[in-house]
Amino acid sequence: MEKSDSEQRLQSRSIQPTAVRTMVLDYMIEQKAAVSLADLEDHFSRSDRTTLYRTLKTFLEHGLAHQIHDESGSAKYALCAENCTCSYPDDLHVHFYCSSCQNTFCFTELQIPSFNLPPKFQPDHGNFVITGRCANCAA
Amino acid sequence: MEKSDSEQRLQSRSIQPTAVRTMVLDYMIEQKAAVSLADLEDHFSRSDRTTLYRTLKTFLEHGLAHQIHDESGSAKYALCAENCTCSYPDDLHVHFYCSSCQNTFCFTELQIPSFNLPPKFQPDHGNFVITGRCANCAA
DNA sequence: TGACCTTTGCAATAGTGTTGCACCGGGTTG
DNA sequence: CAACCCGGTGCAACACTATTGCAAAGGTCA
Ligand SMILES: [Mn+2]
Ligand SMILES: [Mn+2]
Ligand SMILES: [Zn+2]
Ligand SMILES: [Zn+2]
Repeated sequence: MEKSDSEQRLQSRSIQPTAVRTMVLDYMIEQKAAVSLADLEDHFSRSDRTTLYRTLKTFLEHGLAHQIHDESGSAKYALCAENCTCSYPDDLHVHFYCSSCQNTFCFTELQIPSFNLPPKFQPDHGNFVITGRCANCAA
Repeated sequence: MEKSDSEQRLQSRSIQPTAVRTMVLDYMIEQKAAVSLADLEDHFSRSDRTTLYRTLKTFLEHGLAHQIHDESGSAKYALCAENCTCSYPDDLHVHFYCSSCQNTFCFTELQIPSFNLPPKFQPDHGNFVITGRCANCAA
């Protein structure tokens, strides 16, 4: 049997491609906006909340996805690019949170610049979110 | 009786200077790091949780403080500059969250640049946090 | 088959954010 | 003065998110 693209993508990050993980990855690939745990709960009602939670955690730990903290109160998750390590200042981009439709988007083209931090501050990664109205919700 | 600096600061933002509000503002002025609601609860144990919550909310609504969403899971609050409106791209700066001591700092000198957003996206404000180790916690 | 490890499901809990309502004190008005 | 109004505060309850412990299920391999 052939391995699906998503199975290979999981294995490339050293994640065992279980049924749940493959389904969640497939789902995230389809989405235009970052997903929340609640989104996964809604969409995979047959799977347990905890399993989905730990699936996302696994994705984070293996660098398959990154976490976004917007104003919605719940963390969002989006897939990383192939060789992404989510480290500052490379591999980090701006996000956009629409306060109207509550969607959060990755603007992967918009790399964040390298800021001139005070001495001795050691950056590791970052979270950059612009809030406003998305193209769909714009008045 | 003379009005204290903090009372004037409250009134300049059209906030009625009550005892709790003045105390909280004084406390925030002293802090080097942004404060959380839990911080206020710890420090003002005689005041009710809800009152402190609503105090912060009032500060936000009147532009006296801004809210920062870092990886700690709880929102942080820091005072705004005199004429700050917290609007993108002006009046927005970078923050630093130390994953070791859990403190979040305002780097008011580090203004964020104006990003070239896709068409029709209407920015309003933003949340910019770099995570790492602060000067105190650096190895 | 049986030991072993990983994944999943279920239950419970912690933590944060939020709201409704009642009370209180100060100021206003009749 | 009394009736009233109103913003601020306290208390309780609740919603939602995040997290953990433990046991059952499933897969791998000697
Ligand atoms: Mn992203
Ligand atoms: Mn700040
Ligand atoms: Zn929108
Ligand atoms: Zn630190």
